[in-house]
Amino acid sequence: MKRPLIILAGPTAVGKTDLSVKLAQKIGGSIISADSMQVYKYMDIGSAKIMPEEMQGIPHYLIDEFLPEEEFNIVVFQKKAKQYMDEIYAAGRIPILAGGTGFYIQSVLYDIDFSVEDADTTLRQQLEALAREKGSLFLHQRLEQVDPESAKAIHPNNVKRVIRALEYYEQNGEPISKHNAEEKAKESPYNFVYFVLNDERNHLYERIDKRVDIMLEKGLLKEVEKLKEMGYHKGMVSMQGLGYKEILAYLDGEITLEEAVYILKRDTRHFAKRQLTWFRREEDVVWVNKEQFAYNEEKILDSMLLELKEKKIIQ
RNA sequence: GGGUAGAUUCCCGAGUGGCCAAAGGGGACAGACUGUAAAUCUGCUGCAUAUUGCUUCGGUGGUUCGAAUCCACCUCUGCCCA
Repeated sequence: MKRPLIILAGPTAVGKTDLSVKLAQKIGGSIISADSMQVYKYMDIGSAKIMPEEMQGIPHYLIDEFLPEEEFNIVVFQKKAKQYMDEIYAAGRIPILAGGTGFYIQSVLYDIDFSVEDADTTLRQQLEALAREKGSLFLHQRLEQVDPESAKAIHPNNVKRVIRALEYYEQNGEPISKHNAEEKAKESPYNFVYFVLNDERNHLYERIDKRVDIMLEKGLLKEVEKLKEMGYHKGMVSMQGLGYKEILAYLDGEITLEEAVYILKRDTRHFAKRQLTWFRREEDVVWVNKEQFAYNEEKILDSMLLELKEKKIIQ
């Protein structure tokens, strides 16, 4: 008997947080955040983090658990998420994986195997240096020799992925394309429903623009200033988050505030589009289009509950 | 009122007789993604009955085998002088 898992995903600013709490209340769920930025402490406004008073007593995991200088990535996420899921099952509750990071969700949903390697990054750094010196094409050609299949699939300009493929080959002695194919064939070990909350594109974009303005009003500038004072800089993964890298660029005098806001809004829209592309490709997704429910939250929840009953996740 | 610079495809902007449906950038749209994923990367963008045809470069008319590019007039905009 597969264990139940509810996923609530969707593009940024669509309204996942609010809905996830309401859903959790109705079904006795606990929420695990599938978000690569809300895990970090001190990054509240820019990551649109849920605040304790908004949680309504629903247990939340993977929020505020790491420091901005700590390494958080999909492997850490997956490990933690699985651990928390066990706790949630043990407590007789249903886990709700809520967030916008599709890759993270996939890692749990299909229990993708990342465990083979250690976390040694010296090779990666060497490859990065090599890319700088000899160019991206050079690395791609090297990949072509050890893993032609990956070389065909990865564009030479996509240095990060070329490096990862090379790194994987070096560390495991087999092409990553082989590994990927195996993982792709996996079936989910969970009895799941994968909701993707969505809205009309223009409406979503308006919400994004508005949300950025609200972040600014709430003191995003001050938040980033404080992070800067604490010694956090653009070289850190956490500071590459939307809202942080742009404001940091402004504080560092690289661009004007006006430019920073423009770029932030635009890039957030771009991000939302990329998220949507991801979810479209994902199989077994239940799309929840807000406009089809006339933006009525009760109706949205009812239709979700119906879906959960059909899947026998709730009674 | 006089002079002067300009008006280019959704936007900015290059193009000054044929190789121009028109560089480049932005935006929009689409896609990839299996240890940085709020990251990284790719494609596409006048219309169509689509290896060809049609309509575009402020407007009208003209020169020419041929015009976004040259000429005339007109309209609008910026700047300077009154």
